[in-house]
Amino acid sequence: MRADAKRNRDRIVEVAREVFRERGYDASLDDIAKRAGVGPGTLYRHFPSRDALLDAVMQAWVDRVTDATDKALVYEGSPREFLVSWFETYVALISLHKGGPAKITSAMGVEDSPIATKTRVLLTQTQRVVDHLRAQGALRDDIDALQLCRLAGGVAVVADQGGLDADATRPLLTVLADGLLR
Amino acid sequence: MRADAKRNRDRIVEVAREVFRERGYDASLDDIAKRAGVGPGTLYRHFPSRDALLDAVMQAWVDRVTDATDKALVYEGSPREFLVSWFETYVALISLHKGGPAKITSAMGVEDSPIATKTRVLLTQTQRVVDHLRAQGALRDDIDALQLCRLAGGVAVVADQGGLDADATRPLLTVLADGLLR
DNA sequence: AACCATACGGAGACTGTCTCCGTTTAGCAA
DNA sequence: TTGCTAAACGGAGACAGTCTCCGTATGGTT
Repeated sequence: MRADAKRNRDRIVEVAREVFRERGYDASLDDIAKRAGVGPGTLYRHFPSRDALLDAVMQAWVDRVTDATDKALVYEGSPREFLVSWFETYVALISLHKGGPAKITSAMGVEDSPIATKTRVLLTQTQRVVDHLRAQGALRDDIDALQLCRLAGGVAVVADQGGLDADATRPLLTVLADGLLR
Repeated sequence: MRADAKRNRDRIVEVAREVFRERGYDASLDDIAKRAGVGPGTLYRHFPSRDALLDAVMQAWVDRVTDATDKALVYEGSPREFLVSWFETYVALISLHKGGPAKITSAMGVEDSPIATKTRVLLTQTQRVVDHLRAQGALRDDIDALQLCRLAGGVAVVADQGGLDADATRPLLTVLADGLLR
């Protein structure tokens, strides 16, 4: 890749991160291009779709997901507390920008999605949580990591779109936890 | 209201119902106007926003919700089976057109929403289900009808956006039911 | 220095939203 | 029936966002 191309690409991602956070996932792409000081053509060449851009923006986010799981797994406490706390982390992670929960959760398990690399990481980390719980025999066995993501994702979507805060979301997550454990 | 106005209004609602079902909630409103044989101005005068039109389209739907609850409440069986079956009904009802679950669930509990009349009916009927379960002492008591709608709505959104069929959705709903009952 | 593959960027086609306003008409009163 | 007017119509067009095409500019190489 030519030096000027890389410079522009990086700058677009940087600006897009800000704008997505400020204005949500619906922000105008031409506007992002303008703010980054490039033409729309340049943006669309680097990122053929909105999702492709989002995928790039989320690159750094992937590391946070893994870190968060590492931290969660050393937690000492009841499976219920562990699971609720991990759900809260999960919801927070996918709610970093408006529209995120819907975007991510509906792409979950869809291999040819433009953000498949990201959902795969999320799924892998959830699998670690599932394994951890199974090792204790605490998790019902008709549920896998994908379904767990969908359940938590569903709550996250509702919280995101309905403007629920953490206190309003927690009881919903405890219901999930209680339904999942045995 | 003048006779021609009523005629046009009815025709727009009728066409919108078809188009929303065919193409989802994002269908072009100008297109609906065209199919209904009226100008866009006429459509926008009758229905200032997409939501206002959706609200009108859903009018008939309200009766189905009440009917469905009536039927569900005479069900004889365990609370678990009852709740799962009612969840399935609930999800089906709000999934009648694409985007419906997200639209309805995020409006749930928001009094000044354009479709507030519809969510209120849904909430009232859910309350009947809650009362029914409470009478049997089967429902945990930190959860109300609104939260129940949000949980089921969350699953419905995921199912809608992720293209899950009834078989893939059922296990998610059983988790909810198990988490809600005691 | 010359070359050219690569990249740029902006004009503009296209689509959807929504408004304004000149035209038409339903319903009523004389 | 006729005439009047408020109500309703509808379409041109302003505006915004998406996305492409293509003439121009330039980084990297020989």
